Amino acid sequence: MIKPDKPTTHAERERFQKFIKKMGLRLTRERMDLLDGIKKQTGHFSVDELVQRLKERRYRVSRDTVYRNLSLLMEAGVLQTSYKSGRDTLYEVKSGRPHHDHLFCRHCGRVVEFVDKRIEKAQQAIARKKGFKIESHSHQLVGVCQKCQKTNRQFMNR
Amino acid sequence: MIKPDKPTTHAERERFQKFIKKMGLRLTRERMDLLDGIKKQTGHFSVDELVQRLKERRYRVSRDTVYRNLSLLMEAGVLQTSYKSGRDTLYEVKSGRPHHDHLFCRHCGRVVEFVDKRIEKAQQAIARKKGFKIESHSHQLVGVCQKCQKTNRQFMNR
DNA sequence: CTTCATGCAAAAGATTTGCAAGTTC
DNA sequence: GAACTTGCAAATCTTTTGCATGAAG
Repeated sequence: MIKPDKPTTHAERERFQKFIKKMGLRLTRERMDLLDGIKKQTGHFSVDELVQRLKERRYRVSRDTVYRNLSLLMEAGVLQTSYKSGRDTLYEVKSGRPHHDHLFCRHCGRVVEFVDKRIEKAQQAIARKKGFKIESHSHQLVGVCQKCQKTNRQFMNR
Repeated sequence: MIKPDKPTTHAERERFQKFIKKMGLRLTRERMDLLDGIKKQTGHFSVDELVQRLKERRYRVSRDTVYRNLSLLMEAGVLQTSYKSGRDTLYEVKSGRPHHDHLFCRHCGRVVEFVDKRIEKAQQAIARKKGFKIESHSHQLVGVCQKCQKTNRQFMNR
């Protein structure tokens, strides 16, 4: 289920560097490490998980630097918010693959991805009507999955 | 712009009490105060704001109790998550009024609500297909509003 | 050599938990 | 009376910030 490494291409690097320059920011080893390291990620991850994964792959970037560069990475189109899960926000690599939204089982925590053209289109229409320029979106349906519906459902107050 | 108080009806109280019983939980003054106090709220609010508002209206419920009863209130259909804003989660009274989703300007923080029948329908279809029983959803479009697009847009790293 | 970025440690802010005392059933 | 709730204070966990040092332009 793990996809092979998809290392940063030359073009991607260049685009990121140009973006940094355009923003009047500085080109640092850490920022390039972030780009390279993140590009190799798959699936959803929290900042903490990302730092762990980067550490395993010998990219040396502190958690603080990740936090401080989050919005840069998102503006540059490298990362995007996936969804918010309990305490922390999950991110994912922004790739060419179509947006996917999430069905979340609040019982077992299972996450199912979905894509729906009608929804994507409707979103565009709404943004246009309201004058917004959309940069990202998050769309989650929260409920109970089939398996958990069958299981005896018990309410937990704490 | 402030709507008149919409006090808890007898039927609502009874339904909530039955729900508590069904869950094998206890009927406490605090829980009833929460129901009554929350029913008078309008708009979006964080737990902190809710506690403030309850305090102003002389409902005596501690913040801890609000937190501990959040999921009860949501399962009982009294409250629902509105959207996550920066650090905290915003809630709103679950009423008969149609779901509304949000356009969020990441520049000025402005929130615009929208409702779209096509989206609502598509969601239902997806849930059905995946076997989920949907209890709530959150749908946010993040971008830049018209006003902020005109303003000189500056990227902030910190 | 000036300004920005990093890492560390400490702070901040939201939510959760341990515990003793008070309530509900 | 046993089990559940509450409020308080302390703990947790994520994210942010202050500061001194180091790197980029």
